[in-house]
Amino acid sequence: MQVSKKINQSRIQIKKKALILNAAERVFARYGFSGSRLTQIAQEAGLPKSNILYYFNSKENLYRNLCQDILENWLSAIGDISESSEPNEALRKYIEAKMELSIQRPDASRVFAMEIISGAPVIGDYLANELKSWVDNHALIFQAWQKRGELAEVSPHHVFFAIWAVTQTYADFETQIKLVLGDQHLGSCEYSRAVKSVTQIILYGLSPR
Amino acid sequence: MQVSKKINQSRIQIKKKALILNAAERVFARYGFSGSRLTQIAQEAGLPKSNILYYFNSKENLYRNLCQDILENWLSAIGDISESSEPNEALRKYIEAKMELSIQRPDASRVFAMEIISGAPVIGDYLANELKSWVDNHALIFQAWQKRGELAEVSPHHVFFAIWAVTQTYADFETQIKLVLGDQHLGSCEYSRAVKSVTQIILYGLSPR
DNA sequence: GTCTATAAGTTGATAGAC
DNA sequence: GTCTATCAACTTATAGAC
Repeated sequence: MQVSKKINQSRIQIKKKALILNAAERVFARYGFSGSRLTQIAQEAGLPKSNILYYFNSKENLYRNLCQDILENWLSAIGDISESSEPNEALRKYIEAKMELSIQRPDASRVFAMEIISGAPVIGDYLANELKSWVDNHALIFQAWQKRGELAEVSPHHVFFAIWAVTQTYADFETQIKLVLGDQHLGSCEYSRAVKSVTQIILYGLSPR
Repeated sequence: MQVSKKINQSRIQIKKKALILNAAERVFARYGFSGSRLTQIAQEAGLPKSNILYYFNSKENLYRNLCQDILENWLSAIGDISESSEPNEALRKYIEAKMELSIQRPDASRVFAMEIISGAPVIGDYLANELKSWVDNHALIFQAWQKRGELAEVSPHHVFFAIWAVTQTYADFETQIKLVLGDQHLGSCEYSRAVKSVTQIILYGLSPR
């Protein structure tokens, strides 16, 4: 997926586009691409349906723009992991950043979850190229840590799958978590307990033995 | 959600229903309830569309039957966890059983993932009652283990959220995992590495310190 | 830029022949 | 029980008035 240059757009265009993208995120997050209806997105945005097609030409184009928007936000929010840093501190920061994203913008996580479950027709290229490279590179860092005895001997790629899973579950499966906990709304208290539990399990699970 | 009694059904009815449910599982797993089309399920089953409506009356009823079918299969496959058993062994068995389900019937896991992301309109009752009770009861077992110093001091409920997340990710996000690993099809070798990594991280993450 | 009207196609569901 | 034909409603998208 390419990063588009947003050229020649007036302030009002950008503002309306953002409004529509925001509504689209809520709807696509719940029903996926083919399950979502433009009518519903229009209602959510408080605009007539044709207005949405005026700004985004087609449902698919709106969806692609949303995926791009989410991706850019994620890439800017997630810091890197460097070999020179201490594994425990680097991983803690990475996990906390991922948890923050899940909690602050859960619908974005859900849009991606739906997209991947549907076979990643739009973000597949990004996963196979940029994300794969990122993980491959960080796997080398993990191996360096492991050689120095600073990290448990676990397959590095699967470490990332585990971290993504436990952090994103608080966004994607929020409904289930709320129902099982019996809470109507996960308060900040429960969220900090979640962050604590996740970092505790993963960091201790990865510490050398 | 109630468990239905399947009474008064001929062998051929049961067989055809199973055929349709099988096709429905593949389609609903990919597109969720509102994103799936009866036409596609019919094609997948190799039957005319009206045949599906003859056996299941409506799209929603077919979906509810599928959810029930999956739930019964899961409940029968997952063994219980007893306080008297050793935590490490009990958790290992539970994790391995969950991984086995993710690997053997990934579409079932995806149907549930989509359902929960969509706000669990059908299985919400089950989550709030049966599943909540199950987790609450097992949280007591965890607390007993923790008092005996056999388990790390982690919030029991969140332990289950973590285990569900890391095991189900191999079904729900299989597309992403394949693309990041660069494998077209996850061989049994990669799967055993996945099982090993998951049990290693979780079990060590939960061992007392 | 915005909105109404409507085209062109697809959807879930039903009626009725066999 | 099975299948074809078809309906009414709904879908995305466009045309054109303002």
